[in-house]
Order: sequence, then structure tokens, then C-alpha cells
Amino acid sequence: MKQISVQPGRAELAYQALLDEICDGSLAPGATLVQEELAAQLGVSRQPIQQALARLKGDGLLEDAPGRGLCVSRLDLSRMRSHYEIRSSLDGLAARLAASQVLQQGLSRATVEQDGRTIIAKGRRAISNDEVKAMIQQDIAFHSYIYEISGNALIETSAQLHWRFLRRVMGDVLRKAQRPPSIWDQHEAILNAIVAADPELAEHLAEQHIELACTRLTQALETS
Amino acid sequence: MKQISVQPGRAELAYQALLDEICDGSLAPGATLVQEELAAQLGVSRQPIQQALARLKGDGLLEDAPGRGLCVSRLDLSRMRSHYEIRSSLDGLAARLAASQVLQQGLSRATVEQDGRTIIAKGRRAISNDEVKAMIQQDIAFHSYIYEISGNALIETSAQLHWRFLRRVMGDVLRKAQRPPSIWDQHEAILNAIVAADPELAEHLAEQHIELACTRLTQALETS
DNA sequence: TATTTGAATTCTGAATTCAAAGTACTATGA
DNA sequence: TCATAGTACTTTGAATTCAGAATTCAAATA
Repeated sequence: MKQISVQPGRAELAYQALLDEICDGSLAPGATLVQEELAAQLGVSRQPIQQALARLKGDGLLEDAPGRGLCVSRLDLSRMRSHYEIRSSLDGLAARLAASQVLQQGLSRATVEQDGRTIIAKGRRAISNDEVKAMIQQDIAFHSYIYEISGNALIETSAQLHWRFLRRVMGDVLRKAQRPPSIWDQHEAILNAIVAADPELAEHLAEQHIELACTRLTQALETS
Repeated sequence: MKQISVQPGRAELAYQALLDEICDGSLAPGATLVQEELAAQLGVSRQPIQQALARLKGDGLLEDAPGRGLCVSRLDLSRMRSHYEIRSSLDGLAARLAASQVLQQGLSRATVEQDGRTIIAKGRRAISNDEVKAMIQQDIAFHSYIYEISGNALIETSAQLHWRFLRRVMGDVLRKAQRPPSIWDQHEAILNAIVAADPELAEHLAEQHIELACTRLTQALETS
């Protein structure tokens, strides 16, 4: 049985393209986006652009700039904190459920440990190699893995929304500020708690991890 | 200075119309939706319909039915549980933050108590009057109020996604099964904890409240 | 010189049209 | 009678066109 090769479609492509540009800073906050311009740049009509823009606006990454089209929303501290508060809950939930899955033999702790350690190794390597892009990528990979093994498919979906926003901030900070030294130690602790099938501990560590990330980023942004 | 009366636009209108029809069961699970039909029914072109459908699909309320258009996704128990797990975290977070707001004098406990009791009174009235629509409405109103006073605007946004799904189930169950006797007692307990500025207790009660609702609905659905 | 009013430009939302892809049905052959 | 291939239809995705709304710039008057 061969897998269907579903091609993304121009609207999805446009969405991804714009999302990337916003996240990596190519489109600075405050920059205005005009449908016709974007259509010309990406070589498509305005229709798929309109759909992509609507999704981005729904995500909170764009806001109306009446008469000028849309503009990339500025990242203010209070909103960032709100995103982190929610991620703290969501990641806590995911870690707790993941540990429960291990506890109930829903999945083998050996494979979890192996998969987890692989991602952690890659993450540590990215830091020592000073590759910003890879750092973010592996950070996402680790947390996505927790979401995946939690057994609750909706956590991934819900968290996506916040990751889209936070990727921007992370990119900004990682480029300038000092590297986060201990996040992979924290990741490892979370993984250990999951492998040890300790839901309460896993939840607590995951929540704490996100809160620490939040305060760290807040400080980095305030000093800049 | 008069407020601008921003008209929703046909796409938004179509979205709301379809959403309502799905939630109140007019569009049964499994029913197929064809763009052209809907356009004719609502008296608009296919363009705004397409956008509304895209959002609905993104919400998980619709899924692809290749060759037949889209169909209303069936509500399975495991997905419902996933929604409730997330809402449990989100509502717990909101209650904790709300209590913290009161604790830090961010908002007056008198007004909170007053507003809360008003909603609770309306909710109890809806139950004694046996008005299903009002029951759901007041339930949403109570939780939305907690989201609002939590100080985190994103909780409302995130929770919307799950409410959209759960409204369907709640409507189904409330129409048939016995009325939930104690949910407004639970709501009152949550409100009391918030007014008493006890974050931990508020969080715990809110989480417990959602979990109870989940098990209750699960039982109601399994027996039917 | 400042303020107000008008027009022109520009952008978006919506409608219509076009093309491509997938499905179902039918007919034919084994 | 069943399977397979071909054709026609249905449905969506994308492009183009049209109309409405808001802003900005300029000119005229106080």
C-alpha cells in the first residue's frame, strides 16, 4: 500500500513561507504586508495569499493595519509571558500523561529512553557547535516528542499555536544573548522522570522548565 | 464618540452559521458539505465559504471526504477525553491566575464575587427552568469570566478551540441524560476559592471540576 | 500658517471564471 | 457473472475581475 503523496497546495506553501520569514526575523515586527506584493514575490495569485494571511492573523502573528494591509505584530513582554504560562500548563500535562503511559505499560520505557537520549544528544551537539537554527529545532523536537508519547494528540495541536509565537522570541534571543547552559540538563531530568514513570515529578519539572525559560528570556529582552 | 460598527464580513458570518449548525446538531456527524451547495444556501459565493470551511477544518470539526467534499467529523470518546484533559489544565491555570490577581489586588474581590454570583444565579435558574440552551450558555459564561479575570488573554483564545468541540457533546447529552445536579455547586466552590485568594485550591477545584464533567459525559455516552 | 474638505489612490473582500484531480459509473471482454 | 479499463462528472484549488471602503495627499479658505 503506497502512501498518498499529498502536495501541500499553494496556500499551505505560502503559509509556511510567511511563517518562516516571520519567525526568523526576515519580516521584522511592524513590517507591513500587502497581498498583491506577496503574491508577486511568491509567484501566485492573491487568493492563496489571502488564506495564508487569514491563518497568520488567527495565530496572532499579524494584526490589522487599516489602509496599509496587515503588519507583523510586535512582541511585547506581557503577551510572551501569557504564551509561556499556557505552555507551562500544556507541557506539564504532556509530561504527566507521558509518565502515566509508561506507568501503564502503554509504551516501552526502553524505547522512550533511547529516543529521548538521541534527541538530547543532538541538542547538546547543536549548542557546542553554536548552531542557532539547530538549537531551536532540537528544542522543538524534544517537546514534540513528549507531546507525541503523551497519547493526547490535541496537545501537539494546541501547543503549535504558542510555538509559532515563541520561535520568534527564541531566535531573537539566541542570536544575541548568552547561550542557555542548562536547558538540556532540564530536558534530561524531565525524560528521567518520565522513564521512571513518575507523573507528578515529570509534571513539576516540565512546568518549572518552561517557567525558567520564561524568566530567562524576559531578562534577556529587558536588558537589550 | 460613537463606536465603530464593524460588520463581520461574509466569511465570518458563514463560519458562525456553520459552527452553530454543527454544534446544535443540525449538521449531524458524517454529513457531507459541498462548497457550492452551502454557497447557494447562504446566498454568497464560494470564496467566503471556502475560508469558513478551512477554519472549521483547522478546528477539527470537519475532515476531508475525498471526492465528496468535507464531512462533519464524528465525535469519538477518546478525542473528547483529550479535549477535556486540555481544558482541565487550562481551566486550572485560569483559576489559579485569577486567584493570584485577587491576591495581588489586581482586581477587587468584591466585584469578582458580585459578578460571579450573578452568573451562578442565572445558571441555577436555567437548570430549574430546564432550558438546555441557557444551561450551556451560562456554563460558558462562567468559565469565560474566569478566563477573563485571569489576566491572560490567550487562555480564552486557546480554550475556544476546545469549547467549540465540547459544545456539541454537551448539547447531545443535556438533551437526553439527567441534568447535572452539582456543577453549579462546584462553580460556586471555585469562585469562593478565587475570592478567598487561594490559588492552589482554586486550581485544584477547577481541574477536578472538569475531570468530573468528563467522566459524567463519558458515562452518559457509553450508556446511550 | 493651520485646518478642513475633497478627490484620488490603494487595499481588501467578494464574485466569477478556469483548470486540474479524483471518483463513480458504465461498457466490454474474459 | 466478475473484473478491468475508459469515460464522464463532480468537486476543489487557483486566477482574474469587480466593487466597496479607508487613507492620504493636496488645495482652498479662514
